[in-house]
Amino acid sequence: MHKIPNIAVIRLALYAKHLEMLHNDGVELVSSVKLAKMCGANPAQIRKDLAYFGQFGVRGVGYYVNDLLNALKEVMGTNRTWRLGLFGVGNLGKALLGFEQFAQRGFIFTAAFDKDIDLVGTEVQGIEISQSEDIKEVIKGPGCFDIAVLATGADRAQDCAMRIVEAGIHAILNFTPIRLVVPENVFVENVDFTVRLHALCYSLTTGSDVTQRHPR
Amino acid sequence: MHKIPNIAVIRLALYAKHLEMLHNDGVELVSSVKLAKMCGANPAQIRKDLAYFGQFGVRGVGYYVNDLLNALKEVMGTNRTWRLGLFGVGNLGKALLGFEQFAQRGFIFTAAFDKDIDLVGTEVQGIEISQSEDIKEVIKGPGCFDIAVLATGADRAQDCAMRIVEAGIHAILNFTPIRLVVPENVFVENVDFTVRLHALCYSLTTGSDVTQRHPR
DNA sequence: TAGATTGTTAATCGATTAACAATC
DNA sequence: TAGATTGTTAATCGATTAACAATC
Repeated sequence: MHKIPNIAVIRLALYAKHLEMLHNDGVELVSSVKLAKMCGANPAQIRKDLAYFGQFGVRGVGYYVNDLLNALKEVMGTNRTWRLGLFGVGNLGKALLGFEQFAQRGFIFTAAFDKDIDLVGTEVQGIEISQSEDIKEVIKGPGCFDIAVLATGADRAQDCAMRIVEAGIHAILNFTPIRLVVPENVFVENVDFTVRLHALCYSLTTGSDVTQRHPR
Repeated sequence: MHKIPNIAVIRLALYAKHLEMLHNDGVELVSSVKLAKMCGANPAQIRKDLAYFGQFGVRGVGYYVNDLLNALKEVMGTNRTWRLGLFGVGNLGKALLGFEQFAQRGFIFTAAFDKDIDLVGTEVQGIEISQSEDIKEVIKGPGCFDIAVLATGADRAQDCAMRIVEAGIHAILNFTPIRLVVPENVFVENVDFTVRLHALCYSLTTGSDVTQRHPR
């Protein structure tokens, strides 16, 4: 079997997003051509991407929106709720706790950590704030979570990452500018807004569009 | 001349980031091999990417950190300050206003807009909040800006985008989940945290790493 | 059946990497 | 000069798109 390109997996999430929109609009059937138009993609690419994971369509007919959506969710592992643990309840952290899109798409915060002793014990958005030193205790209870969201200051980032890894968490969404050093079996996604801004700067300066139509 | 791949431009920003770190550490000279190691890239790729824009190194010697950094900044258009205008001063908006990495890398907010009449006229992080209806007035004064940062609710996104475009702004960093419809000559970068989370979900579920080592 | 659309192979395209002459 | 490293070409690799048989 051929290797599945990472980028194809990422596109599945895009397809799922648009299928959800179709589903909400009561559309039951969609062709690769129609879906491609919505996603700004190529119909052949959609069919190819899907083919990596199975056969989800009906020849001569198209794809049943609901069936395909459920199939993709299963493939992506998003046919369940994922629990998030926030590290760093500053401006960005608070914004992330209240970020509606997370809840809408099945991501819920179950724990939050901050270094500030005055914050510890208080609640933000219904989540009690703990010290990151207590992570091992917290994940034994209702504060258990699957994915760490790192929004601390740069100085605390690597430290926190180590505690996260030691506690047995294997996935980190990293909003700090630090390139985290973690074991091989820990997945890290780096989010850097400034890189996106640089793309806009280049585009504005040169007039040549280097933005990406689609988020990654 | 060959077309420059978008991805190469994005990588320049990565190189610049690491060159800045080297510069801060007092390092004066770096080879493509050393820089590649820092960036997690391939030395041949670095040399190739640079070659799209000129010759910045010295054969047998390497690259002078400061010279290359300045050259890259000029190429990227980041050898200047860029002014940002915020739309939507909610949780996320406030977090962005206070986001240190922006200021550090030459991006400063000069204007902020919100629909909430109670907020209008007040100051957040030293920036006076206006109504987005008044954008044309605001950009005539000290609130003038180059790039719009869109952090409104989904329902206001397209509306705001149209006002932004009408006011003559040609670049939007879009934090809303809406796929904005804008004229061809307007650049849009979409930021979608949930896509990143989906990559982590897939990686955790399948054990196959589809995260990207480097932010885009 | 005729029309439509998938699944899949083959062709194209583009990006990455290796190799090496140029040259400090 | 000998060693090192760039700039650039050629080779490789992988991803995208086109084409079409399969089939509803």
